[in-house]
Amino acid sequence: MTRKKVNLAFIMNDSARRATYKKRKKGLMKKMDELSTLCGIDACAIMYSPYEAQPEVWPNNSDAQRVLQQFKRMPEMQQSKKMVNQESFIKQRIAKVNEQLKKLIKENRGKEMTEVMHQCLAGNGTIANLTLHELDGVVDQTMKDIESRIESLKKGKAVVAPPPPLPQVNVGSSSSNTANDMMARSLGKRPMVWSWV
Amino acid sequence: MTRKKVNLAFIMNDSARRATYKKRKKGLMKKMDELSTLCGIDACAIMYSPYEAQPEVWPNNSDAQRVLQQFKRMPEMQQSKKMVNQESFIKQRIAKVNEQLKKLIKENRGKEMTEVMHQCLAGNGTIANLTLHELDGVVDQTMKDIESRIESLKKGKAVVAPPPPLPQVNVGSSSSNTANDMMARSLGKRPMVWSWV
DNA sequence: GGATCTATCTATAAATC
DNA sequence: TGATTTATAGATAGATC
Repeated sequence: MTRKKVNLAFIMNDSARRATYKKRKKGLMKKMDELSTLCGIDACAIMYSPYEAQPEVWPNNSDAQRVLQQFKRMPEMQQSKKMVNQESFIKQRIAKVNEQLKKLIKENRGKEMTEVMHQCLAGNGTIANLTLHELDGVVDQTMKDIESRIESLKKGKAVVAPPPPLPQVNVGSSSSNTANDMMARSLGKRPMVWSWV
Repeated sequence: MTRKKVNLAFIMNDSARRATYKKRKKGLMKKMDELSTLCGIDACAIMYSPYEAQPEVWPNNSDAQRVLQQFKRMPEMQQSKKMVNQESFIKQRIAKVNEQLKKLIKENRGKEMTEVMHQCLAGNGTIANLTLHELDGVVDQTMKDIESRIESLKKGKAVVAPPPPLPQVNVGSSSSNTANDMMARSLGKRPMVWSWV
Protein backbone atom coordinates (compact mmCIF):
# COMPACT_ATOMS: atom_id res chain seq x y z
CA MET A 1 0.00 0.00 0.00
CA THR A 2 2.76 2.37 -0.58
CA ARG A 3 5.19 3.40 -3.17
CA LYS A 4 2.82 1.53 -5.37
CA LYS A 5 -0.72 0.35 -5.24
CA VAL A 6 -0.70 -3.27 -4.28
CA ASN A 7 -1.67 -5.88 -6.79
CA LEU A 8 -4.00 -8.12 -4.90
CA ALA A 9 -2.66 -11.46 -6.00
CA PHE A 10 -0.42 -14.16 -4.70
CA ILE A 11 3.14 -12.87 -4.45
CA MET A 12 5.29 -15.19 -6.49
CA ASN A 13 8.60 -13.96 -5.17
CA ASP A 14 9.32 -16.00 -2.08
CA SER A 15 11.28 -13.47 -0.09
CA ALA A 16 8.93 -10.65 -0.97
CA ARG A 17 6.01 -12.79 0.10
CA ARG A 18 7.66 -13.62 3.36
CA ALA A 19 8.45 -9.98 4.04
CA THR A 20 4.91 -8.95 3.26
CA TYR A 21 3.56 -11.67 5.45
CA LYS A 22 5.58 -10.56 8.43
CA LYS A 23 4.61 -6.95 8.06
CA ARG A 24 0.98 -7.59 7.50
CA LYS A 25 0.67 -10.19 10.18
CA LYS A 26 1.96 -7.62 12.62
CA GLY A 27 -0.47 -5.02 11.36
CA LEU A 28 -3.33 -7.45 11.52
CA MET A 29 -2.61 -8.40 15.08
CA LYS A 30 -2.44 -4.78 16.05
CA LYS A 31 -5.79 -4.20 14.44
CA MET A 32 -7.26 -7.12 16.31
CA ASP A 33 -5.86 -5.76 19.51
CA GLU A 34 -7.34 -2.35 18.82
CA LEU A 35 -10.73 -3.72 17.91
CA SER A 36 -10.78 -5.76 21.06
CA THR A 37 -9.74 -2.83 23.19
CA LEU A 38 -11.92 -0.19 21.62
CA CYS A 39 -15.06 -2.27 21.41
CA GLY A 40 -14.48 -4.76 24.17
CA ILE A 41 -15.13 -7.86 22.14
CA ASP A 42 -13.72 -11.34 22.28
CA ALA A 43 -11.95 -12.28 19.14
CA CYS A 44 -9.51 -14.79 17.88
CA ALA A 45 -7.69 -15.72 14.75
CA ILE A 46 -5.93 -18.80 13.59
CA MET A 47 -3.51 -19.00 10.74
CA TYR A 48 -1.24 -21.51 9.18
CA SER A 49 2.01 -19.94 8.23
CA PRO A 50 4.94 -21.80 6.79
CA TYR A 51 7.30 -19.40 8.52
CA GLU A 52 6.65 -19.98 12.17
CA ALA A 53 7.05 -23.23 14.00
CA GLN A 54 7.64 -22.70 17.67
CA PRO A 55 4.79 -22.11 20.08
CA GLU A 56 4.70 -18.54 21.19
CA VAL A 57 2.43 -17.25 23.89
CA TRP A 58 1.53 -13.77 24.91
CA PRO A 59 0.95 -12.52 27.50
CA ASN A 60 0.98 -15.78 29.42
CA ASN A 61 0.26 -19.45 29.15
CA SER A 62 -2.70 -19.78 31.43
CA ASP A 63 -4.80 -17.31 29.52
CA ALA A 64 -3.90 -19.06 26.34
CA GLN A 65 -4.86 -22.43 27.71
CA ARG A 66 -8.32 -21.29 28.56
CA VAL A 67 -9.01 -19.86 25.13
CA LEU A 68 -7.63 -22.86 23.42
CA GLN A 69 -10.00 -25.03 25.35
CA GLN A 70 -12.79 -22.94 24.00
CA PHE A 71 -11.48 -23.45 20.52
CA LYS A 72 -11.33 -27.12 21.12
CA ARG A 73 -14.93 -27.23 22.23
CA MET A 74 -16.14 -25.38 19.22
CA PRO A 75 -16.05 -28.07 16.56
CA GLU A 76 -17.85 -30.39 18.91
CA MET A 77 -20.63 -27.88 19.14
CA GLN A 78 -21.60 -28.67 15.61
CA GLN A 79 -22.70 -32.10 16.63
CA SER A 80 -25.45 -30.87 18.84
CA LYS A 81 -27.94 -28.11 18.37
CA LYS A 82 -28.39 -27.93 22.08
CA MET A 83 -24.74 -27.41 22.64
CA VAL A 84 -24.51 -24.69 20.06
CA ASN A 85 -27.49 -22.94 21.48
CA GLN A 86 -26.20 -23.31 24.97
CA GLU A 87 -22.97 -21.70 23.89
CA SER A 88 -24.62 -18.77 22.21
CA PHE A 89 -26.90 -18.24 25.16
CA ILE A 90 -23.96 -18.04 27.43
CA LYS A 91 -22.35 -15.50 25.20
CA GLN A 92 -25.48 -13.42 25.37
CA ARG A 93 -25.66 -13.77 29.10
CA ILE A 94 -22.12 -12.64 29.50
CA ALA A 95 -22.74 -9.67 27.31
CA LYS A 96 -25.77 -8.68 29.34
CA VAL A 97 -23.99 -9.17 32.62
CA ASN A 98 -21.18 -6.99 31.43
CA GLU A 99 -23.64 -4.31 30.44
CA GLN A 100 -25.05 -4.40 33.93
CA LEU A 101 -21.65 -4.26 35.48
CA LYS A 102 -20.91 -1.18 33.51
CA LYS A 103 -24.05 0.50 34.73
CA LEU A 104 -23.30 -0.43 38.29
CA ILE A 105 -19.88 1.03 38.00
CA LYS A 106 -21.25 4.25 36.66
CA GLU A 107 -23.76 4.49 39.44
CA ASN A 108 -21.17 3.65 41.99
CA ARG A 109 -18.84 6.28 40.76
CA GLY A 110 -21.56 8.85 41.06
CA LYS A 111 -22.33 7.83 44.60
CA GLU A 112 -18.74 7.87 45.65
CA MET A 113 -18.31 11.27 44.15
CA THR A 114 -21.25 12.63 46.05
CA GLU A 115 -19.99 11.09 49.23
CA VAL A 116 -16.55 12.55 48.86
CA MET A 117 -17.91 15.98 48.13
CA HIS A 118 -20.14 15.79 51.09
CA GLN A 119 -17.35 14.78 53.39
CA CYS A 120 -15.09 17.42 52.04
CA LEU A 121 -17.51 20.24 52.40
CA ALA A 122 -18.61 19.08 55.80
CA GLY A 123 -15.02 18.97 56.83
CA ASN A 124 -15.33 15.74 58.74
CA GLY A 125 -14.74 12.05 58.11
CA THR A 126 -11.64 10.43 56.81
CA ILE A 127 -11.83 9.82 53.12
CA ALA A 128 -8.84 7.60 52.91
CA ASN A 129 -10.28 5.12 55.35
CA LEU A 130 -13.79 5.34 54.12
CA THR A 131 -13.52 3.74 50.75
CA LEU A 132 -11.05 1.02 51.55
CA HIS A 133 -13.39 -0.71 53.91
CA GLU A 134 -16.46 -0.14 51.86
CA LEU A 135 -14.66 -1.36 48.81
CA ASP A 136 -15.24 -4.99 49.57
CA GLY A 137 -18.85 -4.33 50.34
CA VAL A 138 -19.35 -2.69 47.01
CA VAL A 139 -17.64 -5.47 45.15
CA ASP A 140 -19.51 -8.14 47.06
CA GLN A 141 -22.79 -6.50 46.29
CA THR A 142 -21.89 -6.29 42.65
CA MET A 143 -21.02 -9.95 42.72
CA LYS A 144 -24.38 -10.83 44.17
CA ASP A 145 -26.17 -8.69 41.65
CA ILE A 146 -24.40 -10.39 38.83
CA GLU A 147 -25.01 -13.85 40.14
CA SER A 148 -28.67 -13.32 40.69
CA ARG A 149 -28.86 -11.82 37.27
CA ILE A 150 -27.24 -14.90 35.81
CA GLU A 151 -29.71 -17.08 37.65
CA SER A 152 -32.66 -15.19 36.27
CA LEU A 153 -31.22 -15.35 32.81
CA LYS A 154 -30.76 -19.07 33.14
CA LYS A 155 -34.32 -19.62 34.20
CA GLY A 156 -35.56 -17.61 31.29
CA LYS A 157 -33.52 -19.38 28.68
CA ALA A 158 -36.09 -21.99 27.73
CA VAL A 159 -38.52 -19.33 26.67
CA VAL A 160 -36.20 -17.56 24.34
CA ALA A 161 -36.11 -18.76 20.78
CA PRO A 162 -32.71 -20.26 20.09
CA PRO A 163 -30.70 -18.83 17.20
CA PRO A 164 -29.97 -21.07 14.21
CA PRO A 165 -27.07 -23.47 14.60
CA LEU A 166 -23.85 -23.12 12.73
CA PRO A 167 -23.62 -25.07 9.49
CA GLN A 168 -22.49 -28.63 9.88
CA VAL A 169 -19.05 -29.63 8.85
CA ASN A 170 -18.32 -32.91 7.23
CA VAL A 171 -15.78 -34.11 9.68
CA GLY A 172 -14.96 -37.59 8.56
CA SER A 173 -14.74 -37.55 4.82
CA SER A 174 -12.15 -35.01 3.94
CA SER A 175 -8.97 -33.57 5.10
CA SER A 176 -8.57 -30.15 3.60
CA ASN A 177 -7.17 -30.04 0.14
CA THR A 178 -6.17 -26.52 -0.49
CA ALA A 179 -2.65 -25.96 -1.65
CA ASN A 180 -2.01 -24.08 1.52
CA ASP A 181 -3.14 -26.91 3.67
CA MET A 182 -1.10 -29.37 1.77
CA MET A 183 1.93 -27.19 1.97
CA ALA A 184 1.43 -26.60 5.63
CA ARG A 185 1.01 -30.26 6.29
CA SER A 186 3.95 -31.29 4.28
CA LEU A 187 6.09 -28.78 6.02
CA GLY A 188 4.86 -30.02 9.33
CA LYS A 189 3.98 -26.54 10.42
CA ARG A 190 1.69 -25.65 13.25
CA PRO A 191 -1.03 -23.05 13.15
CA MET A 192 -0.36 -19.80 14.83
CA VAL A 193 -3.14 -18.71 17.09
CA TRP A 194 -3.87 -15.51 18.81
CA SER A 195 -6.81 -14.46 20.81
CA TRP A 196 -8.11 -12.11 23.43
CA VAL A 197 -9.46 -13.36 26.67
CA MET B 1 -7.48 7.14 12.70
CA THR B 2 -8.55 10.36 11.33
CA ARG B 3 -9.75 13.75 12.30
CA LYS B 4 -8.13 12.86 15.57
CA LYS B 5 -5.60 10.48 16.88
CA VAL B 6 -7.47 7.54 18.30
CA ASN B 7 -7.47 7.09 22.03
CA LEU B 8 -6.82 3.41 22.43
CA ALA B 9 -9.33 2.68 25.13
CA PHE B 10 -12.74 1.21 25.50
CA ILE B 11 -15.29 3.47 23.88
CA MET B 12 -17.85 4.36 26.50
CA ASN B 13 -20.41 5.81 24.13
CA ASP B 14 -22.54 2.89 23.02
CA SER B 15 -23.44 4.09 19.58
CA ALA B 16 -19.95 5.29 18.82
CA ARG B 17 -18.59 1.95 19.91
CA ARG B 18 -21.01 0.10 17.73
CA ALA B 19 -20.17 2.27 14.74
CA THR B 20 -16.47 1.79 15.30
CA TYR B 21 -16.94 -1.93 15.61
CA LYS B 22 -18.76 -2.17 12.33
CA LYS B 23 -16.17 -0.17 10.48
CA ARG B 24 -13.18 -1.89 11.96
CA LYS B 25 -14.62 -5.34 11.63
CA LYS B 26 -15.03 -4.68 7.96
CA GLY B 27 -11.49 -3.38 7.70
CA LEU B 28 -10.11 -6.33 9.58
CA MET B 29 -11.82 -8.84 7.39
CA LYS B 30 -10.52 -7.10 4.34
CA LYS B 31 -7.03 -7.28 5.79
CA MET B 32 -7.46 -10.96 6.46
CA ASP B 33 -8.56 -11.45 2.93
CA GLU B 34 -5.59 -9.58 1.56
CA LEU B 35 -3.11 -11.41 3.72
CA SER B 36 -4.57 -14.69 2.70
CA THR B 37 -4.51 -13.78 -0.96
CA LEU B 38 -1.11 -12.15 -1.07
CA CYS B 39 0.72 -14.72 0.98
CA GLY B 40 -1.37 -17.76 0.32
CA ILE B 41 -1.92 -18.69 3.90
CA ASP B 42 -4.80 -20.51 5.46
CA ALA B 43 -6.44 -18.52 8.18
CA CYS B 44 -9.63 -17.78 9.99
CA ALA B 45 -10.91 -15.17 12.37
CA ILE B 46 -13.76 -15.23 14.83
CA MET B 47 -15.30 -12.30 16.65
CA TYR B 48 -17.84 -12.45 19.40
CA SER B 49 -19.71 -9.19 19.42
CA PRO B 50 -22.73 -8.23 21.49
CA TYR B 51 -24.41 -7.18 18.27
CA GLU B 52 -24.77 -10.61 16.77
CA ALA B 53 -25.98 -13.80 18.39
CA GLN B 54 -23.55 -15.89 16.43
CA PRO B 55 -19.88 -15.11 16.20
CA GLU B 56 -18.82 -13.40 13.02
CA VAL B 57 -16.28 -15.42 11.18
CA TRP B 58 -13.88 -15.06 8.31
CA PRO B 59 -13.76 -16.35 5.67
CA ASN B 60 -16.89 -18.38 6.36
CA ASN B 61 -18.21 -20.85 8.83
CA SER B 62 -17.26 -24.04 7.11
CA ASP B 63 -13.74 -22.97 6.27
CA ALA B 64 -13.26 -21.66 9.75
CA GLN B 65 -14.55 -24.91 11.13
CA ARG B 66 -12.15 -26.76 8.92
CA VAL B 67 -9.25 -24.75 10.24
CA LEU B 68 -10.45 -25.24 13.77
CA GLN B 69 -10.84 -28.92 13.09
CA GLN B 70 -7.25 -29.02 12.01
CA PHE B 71 -6.34 -27.07 15.03
CA LYS B 72 -8.25 -29.37 17.29
CA ARG B 73 -6.25 -32.33 16.08
CA MET B 74 -3.13 -30.70 17.29
CA PRO B 75 -1.67 -32.81 20.05
CA GLU B 76 -1.40 -32.46 23.81
CA MET B 77 -1.99 -28.83 24.80
CA GLN B 78 -5.75 -29.12 24.86
CA GLN B 79 -5.76 -32.54 26.41
CA SER B 80 -3.54 -31.48 29.23
CA LYS B 81 -6.06 -29.47 31.12
CA LYS B 82 -9.54 -30.59 31.89
CA MET B 83 -12.33 -28.72 30.30
CA VAL B 84 -13.96 -26.00 32.26
CA ASN B 85 -17.68 -26.36 32.41
CA GLN B 86 -19.98 -23.56 31.44
CA GLU B 87 -20.72 -22.49 34.96
CA SER B 88 -17.14 -22.13 36.05
CA PHE B 89 -16.39 -20.36 32.85
CA ILE B 90 -18.82 -17.63 33.76
CA LYS B 91 -17.52 -17.52 37.29
CA GLN B 92 -13.99 -17.07 36.05
CA ARG B 93 -15.17 -14.34 33.86
CA ILE B 94 -16.95 -12.54 36.63
CA ALA B 95 -14.03 -12.88 38.96
CA LYS B 96 -11.84 -11.28 36.39
CA VAL B 97 -14.20 -8.40 35.86
CA ASN B 98 -14.47 -7.86 39.58
CA GLU B 99 -10.74 -7.65 39.92
CA GLN B 100 -10.92 -4.89 37.39
CA LEU B 101 -13.73 -3.24 39.30
CA LYS B 102 -11.58 -3.03 42.37
CA LYS B 103 -8.82 -1.52 40.36
CA LEU B 104 -11.23 0.99 38.92
CA ILE B 105 -12.50 2.03 42.29
CA LYS B 106 -9.01 2.46 43.59
CA GLU B 107 -8.17 4.63 40.66
CA ASN B 108 -11.32 6.54 41.24
CA ARG B 109 -10.19 7.35 44.73
CA GLY B 110 -7.21 9.04 43.18
CA LYS B 111 -9.47 11.14 41.05
CA GLU B 112 -11.52 11.99 44.07
CA MET B 113 -8.52 13.40 45.80
CA THR B 114 -7.84 15.59 42.84
CA GLU B 115 -11.41 16.72 42.86
CA VAL B 116 -11.27 17.52 46.54
CA MET B 117 -8.38 19.78 45.89
CA HIS B 118 -10.20 21.46 43.06
CA GLN B 119 -13.19 22.07 45.24
CA CYS B 120 -11.05 23.62 47.87
CA LEU B 121 -9.24 25.85 45.45
CA ALA B 122 -12.52 26.87 43.91
CA GLY B 123 -13.59 28.15 47.27
CA ASN B 124 -16.30 25.58 47.85
CA GLY B 125 -14.36 24.25 50.73
CA THR B 126 -11.24 25.18 52.56
CA ILE B 127 -7.98 23.42 53.06
CA ALA B 128 -8.41 24.26 56.67
CA ASN B 129 -11.45 22.04 56.78
CA LEU B 130 -9.50 18.97 55.78
CA THR B 131 -8.07 16.58 58.28
CA LEU B 132 -4.40 15.95 58.18
CA HIS B 133 -5.05 12.57 56.66
CA GLU B 134 -7.14 14.02 53.87
CA LEU B 135 -4.53 16.58 53.17
CA ASP B 136 -1.94 13.90 52.70
CA GLY B 137 -4.16 12.17 50.21
CA VAL B 138 -4.70 15.33 48.25
CA VAL B 139 -1.05 16.17 48.16
CA ASP B 140 -0.02 12.66 47.24
CA GLN B 141 -2.51 12.48 44.44
CA THR B 142 -1.49 15.81 43.05
CA MET B 143 2.08 14.66 43.14
CA LYS B 144 1.18 11.51 41.26
CA ASP B 145 -0.80 13.48 38.73
CA ILE B 146 2.17 15.64 38.06
CA GLU B 147 4.54 12.74 37.83
CA SER B 148 2.41 10.72 35.49
CA ARG B 149 1.92 13.81 33.40
CA ILE B 150 5.65 14.20 33.18
CA GLU B 151 6.01 10.56 32.22
CA SER B 152 3.42 10.75 29.51
CA LEU B 153 5.03 13.85 28.16
CA LYS B 154 8.37 12.13 28.15
CA LYS B 155 7.39 9.04 26.23
CA GLY B 156 4.59 10.51 24.20
CA LYS B 157 5.44 11.76 20.79
CA ALA B 158 5.78 15.48 20.64
CA VAL B 159 2.81 15.54 18.31
CA VAL B 160 0.32 14.48 20.92
CA ALA B 161 -1.77 17.29 22.22
CA PRO B 162 -1.41 17.74 25.96
CA PRO B 163 -4.33 16.69 28.16
CA PRO B 164 -6.17 19.21 30.30
CA PRO B 165 -4.02 20.69 33.09
CA LEU B 166 -5.43 18.49 35.81
CA PRO B 167 -7.65 15.45 35.43
CA GLN B 168 -11.20 16.11 36.49
CA VAL B 169 -13.49 13.37 37.64
CA ASN B 170 -16.37 12.86 35.33
CA VAL B 171 -19.48 11.49 36.85
CA GLY B 172 -21.83 11.60 33.93
CA SER B 173 -21.50 10.16 30.45
CA SER B 174 -18.56 12.23 29.52
CA SER B 175 -16.30 11.50 26.63
CA SER B 176 -13.29 12.92 28.33
CA ASN B 177 -10.06 11.07 27.93
CA THR B 178 -9.68 10.78 31.64
CA ALA B 179 -12.87 8.92 32.26
CA ASN B 180 -12.42 6.94 29.12
CA ASP B 181 -8.91 5.89 29.97
CA MET B 182 -9.88 4.92 33.42
CA MET B 183 -12.80 2.77 32.48
CA ALA B 184 -10.92 1.27 29.62
CA ARG B 185 -8.02 0.28 31.73
CA SER B 186 -10.40 -1.45 34.02
CA LEU B 187 -12.78 -2.98 31.57
CA GLY B 188 -11.83 -2.61 27.98
CA LYS B 189 -8.31 -3.77 27.55
CA ARG B 190 -7.81 -7.49 27.40
CA PRO B 191 -4.64 -9.41 27.12
CA MET B 192 -3.87 -10.57 23.64
CA VAL B 193 -2.66 -14.09 23.22
CA TRP B 194 -1.18 -15.80 20.29
CA SER B 195 0.59 -19.05 20.06
CA TRP B 196 1.64 -21.90 17.90
CA VAL B 197 0.32 -25.22 18.91
C1' DG C 1 16.65 -12.61 5.89
C1' DG C 2 16.09 -8.51 9.04
C1' DA C 3 15.95 -3.65 10.65
C1' DT C 4 15.08 1.10 9.03
C1' DC C 5 13.43 4.64 6.39
C1' DT C 6 9.93 7.33 3.67
C1' DA C 7 6.70 8.23 0.17
C1' DT C 8 2.24 6.70 -0.60
C1' DC C 9 -1.71 4.24 -0.09
C1' DT C 10 -5.46 2.83 2.99
C1' DA C 11 -8.37 2.87 6.97
C1' DT C 12 -11.25 5.39 9.47
C1' DA C 13 -12.97 9.34 13.24
C1' DA C 14 -15.95 12.94 12.82
C1' DA C 15 -18.98 15.55 10.43
C1' DT C 16 -22.94 15.70 7.58
C1' DC C 17 -26.93 14.07 5.32
C1' DT D 1 -29.16 4.38 13.25
C1' DG D 2 -26.95 3.95 8.56
C1' DA D 3 -24.85 5.68 4.40
C1' DT D 4 -21.67 9.14 2.59
C1' DT D 5 -18.01 12.52 2.82
C1' DT D 6 -13.66 14.41 4.17
C1' DA D 7 -9.52 15.16 6.42
C1' DT D 8 -5.96 12.72 8.77
C1' DA D 9 -3.75 9.01 11.36
C1' DG D 10 -1.84 4.69 10.43
C1' DA D 11 -0.11 0.85 7.52
C1' DT D 12 3.16 -0.59 4.48
C1' DA D 13 5.90 -1.45 -0.54
C1' DG D 14 10.09 -0.82 -2.00
C1' DA D 15 14.64 0.88 -1.27
C1' DT D 16 18.85 0.78 1.40
C1' DC D 17 22.20 -1.04 4.57
